[in-house]
Amino acid sequence: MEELSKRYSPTDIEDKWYEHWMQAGYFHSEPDEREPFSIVIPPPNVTGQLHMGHILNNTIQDTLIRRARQEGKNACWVPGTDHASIATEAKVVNLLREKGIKKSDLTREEFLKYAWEWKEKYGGIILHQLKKLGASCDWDRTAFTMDEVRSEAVIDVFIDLFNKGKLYRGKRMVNWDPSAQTVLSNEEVLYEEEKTTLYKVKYQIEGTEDEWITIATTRPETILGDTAIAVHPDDGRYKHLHGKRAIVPLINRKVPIIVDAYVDREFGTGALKVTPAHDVNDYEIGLRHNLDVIDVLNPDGSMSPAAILYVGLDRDKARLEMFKELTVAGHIISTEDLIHNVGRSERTRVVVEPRLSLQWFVDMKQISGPALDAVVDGVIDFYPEYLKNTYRHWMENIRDWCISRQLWWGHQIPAWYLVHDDEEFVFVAKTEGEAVEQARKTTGRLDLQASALRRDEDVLDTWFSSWLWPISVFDGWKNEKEINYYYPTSVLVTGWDIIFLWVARMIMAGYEWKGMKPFQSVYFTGMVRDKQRRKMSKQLGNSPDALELIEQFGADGVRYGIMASAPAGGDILFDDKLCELGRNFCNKIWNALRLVKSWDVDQSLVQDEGRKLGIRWIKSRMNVIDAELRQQYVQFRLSEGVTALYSYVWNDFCSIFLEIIKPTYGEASDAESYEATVEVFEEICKLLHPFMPFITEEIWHQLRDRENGDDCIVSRISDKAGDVDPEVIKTLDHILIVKSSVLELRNQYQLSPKDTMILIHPSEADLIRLWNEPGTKDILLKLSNATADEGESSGVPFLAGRYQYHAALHIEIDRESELKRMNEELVYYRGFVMSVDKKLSNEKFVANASPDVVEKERQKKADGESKIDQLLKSISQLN
RNA sequence: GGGAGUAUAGCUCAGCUGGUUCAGAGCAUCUGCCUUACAAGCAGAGGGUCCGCGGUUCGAACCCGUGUACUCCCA
Repeated sequence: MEELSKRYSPTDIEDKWYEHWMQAGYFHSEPDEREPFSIVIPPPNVTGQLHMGHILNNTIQDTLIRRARQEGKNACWVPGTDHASIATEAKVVNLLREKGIKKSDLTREEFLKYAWEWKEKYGGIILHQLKKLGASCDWDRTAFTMDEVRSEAVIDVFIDLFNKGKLYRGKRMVNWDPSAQTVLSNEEVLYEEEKTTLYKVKYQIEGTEDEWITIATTRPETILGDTAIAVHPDDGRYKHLHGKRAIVPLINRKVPIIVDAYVDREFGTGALKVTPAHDVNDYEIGLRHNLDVIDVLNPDGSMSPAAILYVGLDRDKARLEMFKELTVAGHIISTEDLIHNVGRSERTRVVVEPRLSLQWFVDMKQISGPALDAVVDGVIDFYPEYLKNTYRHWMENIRDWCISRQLWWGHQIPAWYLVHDDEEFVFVAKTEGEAVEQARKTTGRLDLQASALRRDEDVLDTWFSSWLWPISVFDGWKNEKEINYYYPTSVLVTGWDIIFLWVARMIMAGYEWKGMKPFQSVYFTGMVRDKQRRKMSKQLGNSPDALELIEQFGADGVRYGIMASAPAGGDILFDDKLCELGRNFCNKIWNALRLVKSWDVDQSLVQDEGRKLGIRWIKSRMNVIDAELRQQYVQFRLSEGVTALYSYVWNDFCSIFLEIIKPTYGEASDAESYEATVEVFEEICKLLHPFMPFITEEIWHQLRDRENGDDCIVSRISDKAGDVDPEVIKTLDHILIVKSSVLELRNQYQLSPKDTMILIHPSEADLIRLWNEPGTKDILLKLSNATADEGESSGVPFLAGRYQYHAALHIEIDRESELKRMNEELVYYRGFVMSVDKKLSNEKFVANASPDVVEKERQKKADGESKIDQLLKSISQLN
């Protein structure tokens, strides 16, 4: 037999088995007659690197997939990445800048060539990292939102929505990211309270010498785009100014003072400067009052020629300049600090600029209905359930989805424009040829050429590809066999932070194109945070390097660490310590293996009763855990599940069972006990495998010589948990209590565990019966390192459960402290019995409570009374 | 402004159907052990106003009301 090292070292083992699984093709799935169990990965960005969030989310998915595989289902976990328009384009632009190339110097085609090169080189990194974690994805199915199949789906879907009138092009206020120079959807804007300055600025009233109106603003630079001042109709302070005009400082533009109920009289001065081009609410006011729209900003956030002043200067600098000049001109009344919500781009973190522009929108109200019902009616299950409310609220107040992005990396919008007879026509088509056809038909100009058409420059929002993911990864518009088999998928595992960005939209897409939910359940994970509850982020540098962690603690250790502390929806306060637990657990299992493997087997030995009983017990306990675990999986309570296994392995199996079964030093094991031990160990491997795949596979093979294909990953879990013998469990429960009491006694008298103790044969009838049950005494004596002796009830009496035992010690006992302890116990149990008595003598309790509850109370009383008797006896013996 | 959630040991959290598997786990702390698989280990111990108040109930950590504190989402 080869020597096993004293410590479990994961590195070689992990690579070896991953390789083995891949070669055996265990991860690959094809439709067949088995029940499918499918998961689509929430596609990480091609720009991504494995972080703690991925580890959490993919460990959960892998656990579910591996479990399903062992249950005999056809498990299929589809991996892939998304193209992440904004993030990737930014990366490529930066890379080019380093090479001295400006994006603006390149054609679209040239730029895309660079982008694809970048994607080929770096885009797969995160998927390789997932392998280190043990992810059993069907890599043959790896998909990408911009590959051929997925791209075609995106374009088809756009055309379909357009033809159904569920998609439109319109001029709207959108969220503009001046850094990425693109539109963002509402969901890509993060609002946070920030400290800014509120400036109070006075505008002179037209035609007066010294009459002014003072407004409050946080953005003085937009004063240059003001086209009105608004006041509340009922605000007495300004009634005399209704209908007059104010003069915009520095540029002397005359703007009307208008009356609008939108104005908040409490905020600032109660007078609002109206800049329709740069604020959503101002824009609405502008529409109501027919105001001019003066856009004073360029797309990059610098001042535009329309601003007249500071043209070309960045908006932040312009603000300071504006303040300076206004001060000099005497227009500043005051400045004060203000905490208010500022929207920033999720990707670039710059302040988002509201901007009026022509964009493509999805008319969400037309497609949200079935998706809302599905979740509200429980057709799709959410874990945790309370997120249903969040979902419902968002869906009921849904707003149209702006899907144009002013970028090149992505799916170019399949729309062509033609100006004909001063009218703009829009043609949505799959190819330029088709667009030309449409144009010819519409205009009647049969000679019309493609060059007359202008294709929309923009690409589609990345989520416009992602929302199709559960359909598109199975080529769901073309490959009926695949989609019919795998769809709807079984479960989606993702963070609650993208419930709107992704989950809700996938559900909508599912109903829109497949008439069916995309998944049965959604398991929302929490966010991984650091010990101080801060979100993990690159900027803070508080995120550990995922690969280093795996290196340090082993993939199984990391998986255990993250899983053991990850209830659905709950945040995880990540700490290396968690992984250390996992690593230690691996080590524990490893050493259990070393112990078992160190035993010689002697066929001639007869199994003793203690071991027989121990085996019956550990198998019953196994079945208890097995049943529990099944329940946990159904409810996605994976952290409870893995914790239960941990406790079973560590306490029941290692601390108790192995101690029972272990041959006396220098002796061999009987064959039956050895076989049973291996069987239980195998069962542990099976149940633990989904959580900790590598070590379980290794042990699986260490336990026996296996035929080809007999691997833990494909071991079958029985359809239901085995039977439990409650009597055996009760017996061992008692033995363990006695054992604990003995050890406590040892501790109290500072006896070394090596010193053998003598337990006096009990004289009480119940106890004698228990002692005479086959095996009981063997186990008790072995676990307590004690021998038994006939004799009087002499020595130190101690209580174990409701029974009194005596131990003979070879040393003087401390009579005083024993008596004190016993008297304390006596007081406690008398109080206990009294309280139970009170309950039992309450007629209403006896009448209303269920019979078994009453019976339990009676039992409690009997136990208590018996303890009191025992204590009294012991006390008198000591006296 | 609208909505959701949380409050249990020093820390992180379980506690599912109201009742002895109800006050629990892990970590941390303290004590004693290099006991022959494991010091990444073993054996013990201490530690609680179950956020406050009120109610329902024979019975409340659990249900209801209310107050407080914190977190998050939406606008």
